[in-house]
Amino acid sequence: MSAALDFRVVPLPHPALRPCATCAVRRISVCDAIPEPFLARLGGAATGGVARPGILFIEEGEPAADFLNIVSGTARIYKLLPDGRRQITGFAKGGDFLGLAVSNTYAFSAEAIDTVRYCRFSHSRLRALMRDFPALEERVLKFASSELVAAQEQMLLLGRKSARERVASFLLAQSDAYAQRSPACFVLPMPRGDIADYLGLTIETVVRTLRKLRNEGLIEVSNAQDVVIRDHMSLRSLANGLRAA
Amino acid sequence: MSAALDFRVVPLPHPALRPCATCAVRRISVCDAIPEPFLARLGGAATGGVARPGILFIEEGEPAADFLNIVSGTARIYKLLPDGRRQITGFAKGGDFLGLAVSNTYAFSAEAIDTVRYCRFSHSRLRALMRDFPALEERVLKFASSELVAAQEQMLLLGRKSARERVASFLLAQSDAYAQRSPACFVLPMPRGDIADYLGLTIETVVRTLRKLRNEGLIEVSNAQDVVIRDHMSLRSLANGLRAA
DNA sequence: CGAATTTTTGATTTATCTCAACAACCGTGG
DNA sequence: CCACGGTTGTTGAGATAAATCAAAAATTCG
Repeated sequence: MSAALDFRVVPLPHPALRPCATCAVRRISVCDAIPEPFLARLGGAATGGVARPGILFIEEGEPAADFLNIVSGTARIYKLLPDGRRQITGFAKGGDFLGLAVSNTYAFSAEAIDTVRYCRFSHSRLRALMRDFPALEERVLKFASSELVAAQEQMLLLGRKSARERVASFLLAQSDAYAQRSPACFVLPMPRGDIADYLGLTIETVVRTLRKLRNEGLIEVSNAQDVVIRDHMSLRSLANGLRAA
Repeated sequence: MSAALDFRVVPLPHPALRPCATCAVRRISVCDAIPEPFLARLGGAATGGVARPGILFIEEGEPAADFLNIVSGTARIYKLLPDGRRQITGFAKGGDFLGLAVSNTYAFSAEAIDTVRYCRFSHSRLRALMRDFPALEERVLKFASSELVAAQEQMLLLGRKSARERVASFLLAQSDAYAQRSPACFVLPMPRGDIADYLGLTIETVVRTLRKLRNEGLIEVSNAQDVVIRDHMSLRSLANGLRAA
């Protein structure tokens, strides 16, 4: 259903209105490989887009024509089984690069959780940029490598960790990604169903496990979004499968 | 324990004795990106090695100094939890490329299942080659992308498929990789414990599931290694989670 | 051949799922 | 502002797929 892809996905008027020079995520994204003087060319190769919450902006099985760079917001990256079972393979946020494929169709779907802003590069345009700026290809390879390492870690979690260990691992990863202060306190932008589908659990098990960790004083969860990590040490050893937690 | 790494891993005498020109996996590996006239340079950048069955030749956490290209044999790629739980993230075989890392330590271990022959490239040497032959970097990126797609598929398996669906998926993947004839018949080079740790199951569950598939006439398993797929259709729909199987 | 390992089978337990109900939250419109 | 319907989150009781425990059979290898 390509229709779903386009609905409420508003292309921004003109590249010039989104200058790469002032892009908030340029320095942490693959675009950092393009030297300042060539930013105009980079911007010219991209099309900006916005996906409102809930909107599917990449669909598994569709022709993979573009690479995407997330500018802001958070998206769920997932695969489905025919009967609707869903595995979320990751959450993409500002600075992330999407669309690496082997075949010429996307291997995953991407859906906006909150409002997602992105830049879209056609394969041919990005390939041309990579030819002219080898540092860009190197940067993309670095990104792919880190995704691969993260994927292996997630396979360990899905294949061998208990529900408690999975939730602890997830909270720590979120904390590392978002929390600045100590004690680490942060927001979960995704609903419980997303956490469950990311950790290979059910919603109920995620909720029960969070409650238990709260009762044990390892974390605080006032409302559904806000989390405070109270005992980082214990949570860490739990996440790593050390019994002494 | 670096000692374990070196034990029985015999470096081949001289690069000239392993000419890339006659390498059986050159055309299917990243090395295919290097034009014929430059094969001597490629060979000069590599060190050959052999790992006998059971030998650890990459260890998680050790400094990631080299990339490896598998020439022949099969290796288990895995991660461990402190208490010994193991997740095999993949099986590397001839033509595969190992060692992509973000940090400067390996994120996984690699152990020979049967005798594994490989070529070892230091990071600096391969980086120099990629600089001089952009097609090589492109090839490595392609490989990383396909690994990433495979990893996402495996996350779906580990997070959302039943034991039956996992075993069916595994058999089909093995069949696609090895079997030529129809009805597909092939050999499982790895023991049951490896299959279990790859699929996030126990040995007993793998065995019981194979028996059940055999009793239902979907496959034949005479001894522990040899498998024949009798009903490819049913196995495929089982693997994809379609209830009609 | 005999010890060690791997594979297979059976009996039982358990972590997690399923099902069911209720509570909290959210945006909408009266 | 508040009532409303729909979504998301939480809790409990019971079901179950897969794990664990135990032991026998088959295979490998010195």
